[in-house]
This record gives sequence, structure tokens and C-alpha cells, in this order.
Amino acid sequence: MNTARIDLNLLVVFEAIYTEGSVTRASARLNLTQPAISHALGRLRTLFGDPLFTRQGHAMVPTPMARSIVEPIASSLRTLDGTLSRAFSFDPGKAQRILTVGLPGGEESSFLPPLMRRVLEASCIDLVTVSYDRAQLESRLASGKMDLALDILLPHSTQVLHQPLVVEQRVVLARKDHPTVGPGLDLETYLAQQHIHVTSIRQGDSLLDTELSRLGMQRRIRLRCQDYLAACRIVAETDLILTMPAELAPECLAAPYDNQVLPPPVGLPLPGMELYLYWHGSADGDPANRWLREQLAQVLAPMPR
DNA sequence: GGTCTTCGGACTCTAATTTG
DNA sequence: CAAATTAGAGTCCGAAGACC
Repeated sequence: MNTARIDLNLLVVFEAIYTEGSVTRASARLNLTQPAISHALGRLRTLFGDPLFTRQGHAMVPTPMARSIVEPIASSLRTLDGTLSRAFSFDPGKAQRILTVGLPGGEESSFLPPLMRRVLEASCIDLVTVSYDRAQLESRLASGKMDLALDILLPHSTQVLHQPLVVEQRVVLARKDHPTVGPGLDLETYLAQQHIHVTSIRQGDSLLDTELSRLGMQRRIRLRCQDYLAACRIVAETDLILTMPAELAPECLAAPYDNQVLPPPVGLPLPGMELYLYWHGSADGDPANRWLREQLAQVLAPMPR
């Protein structure tokens, strides 16, 4: 028997006739006409090579064959019903899913701890964070290689949906006894320093450097690295300085590094670093994806920017 | 390879007929 | 007489062929 050719609705009809003991009552229960059920019964009889039900007065009495198959069929229908119910009513506490969040740079340490606390408390979802090339944002979301992405405003088609989350403020880190950098840091002194740039991307300017270049200025980047904590330690032990989002990796701003945390110099062209959450339109209705979007929005919303 | 049209099979319906 | 079955018509959908 080729199960791919079987109309599974026939099994629903079979179970309804068996339960109701009547073609007419089965039709009422399934919201179909009585002849439609009768025809379905005819196809069931052909399929099983057995009458399945014989009419005895006003009742349809199951044959031994029908009695032998009703329980496994009813059980299978209950299993299918349960599977579909779980698919349509997402319960984060029970759903076994792995969701992948794309991050362009070393941005994990700011929001990942509070996000993970929420995920662990309320769900069975496993998280994976990955870095990615911004040119591949759309293709990776479309292919399902990433479920969500967190990034600055990027060009994208209408297939990709986005939601603004937060606007980042910047601070400048320098070691406490730095020879030239201190309170009242001006733009000229800032540009004269040697800098660390934290990014997961091997090439390409940051938004700040792009903006500086547009205004005919530039800064000397001596180190590109991927980790804010490592950069923070290097700041503490060298004369390099670091410009970073204020609440990204808050441990960078605290002891034991004891670095100076300074406001950016007046005149430094800091483009609005508004962070956006991206996801593909095909995942918009996915309850697990929606749930994680809500958690991310709630985690990032209270951050003082 | 993609789109459009045609054809045939399967399904459901109403109405009529048959059965117990 | 109530319920099941049959007959015929309409509709839907997938397969196949034509066309670009």
C-alpha cells in the first residue's frame, strides 16, 4: 500500500463513523454532507478491501476488520492532533528549538547575560550567536542560517523586517595615568592618539572612521581585535585608547582595570548608533522567533543610553 | 526553465432511489 | 419512515503539453 496516495481525511471519516455508529451523525460531526461521508466510506472500503461497516437497522455496525484497525487509527489521529496543536500554540517552556542570532561585532557581553537569564528561566530554547558579513545579512536570514540579527541600520529588501531597539552612547577609555589623555579631552588630542578598534570584521572602516574620513580627518588604529575585555586590559597597560559603546561590556568600565572613562571630545563626529533587530518575513509568524524578539526588545529597552 | 492552457480524475453537492 | 446509497452536475487541482 502506498501511504503517500492515501487521503488522510478518510481516516478521520472512518473514526467518526465508528464513534457515531452512523453515516448521518458522522457527517454532522465533520460538517460534511451525508453523501460525502457515504462516498468517503466507499473509498475506505476499496482501500481496505473490506465493507468495514454493515447496516443493521439504523446502525452501522463495524466489521471485525474495522474493530481491529480503529484503535491504531484513533491513536495516530490523536498523536497528529497533538503535534499540530503544539506547532500552532508555542510554549517557550516546552519548545525544543535552537535559534541563531547574528551579531556583527563583539556585542555579546552587553545584552547576552540578561538575555540568557531570561531564556534559561522561561524556555527550553538553545541559543547560538554568530558573526557575519553585513553583505550577507539578507541571504543568511532567508536561508535560516540566522533567525535574527542585531545591527545598525542596513540596506535590505522588503523581505527582511526590522525593528529599532536602542541608540548607543559612546565613551572613551584611557589608562588612569595616561600622559596626554584626561578630563577635558579635546578632538585634536583624541586624533593624535593611537587607537584600538573592536570588531569581528577583518576589513573595512567603522562608522566613526568613515565619518572622520568624510570630514577630512582620520585616527591611527594600531590594533583591531574582537573582544572588548581584551581591549580594555590593553588600554590599562598601554597608551592606546578605546572608543566604545557606553554600556557594552560594562565590566570594561569597572575595576580591576581602573581606566579613565571619558566623554567623547566635542566635535567628534559620532554617527547615531541606533541598533536594529532584523528577521526574515518568512519567520515573522514563527512563535519561537517572535518570542525571542520580544525578549531581546525587553532586555535592550531598559539600558540607559 | 518558467508560465499559461487544457484535460482528466477526484471530490462534494443536490436530488432521487433503495434498503431495513 | 429514517438512513444509506446512487446518479448526475459542478468545482477544484494536478499533470501534461504548448509557448516564450
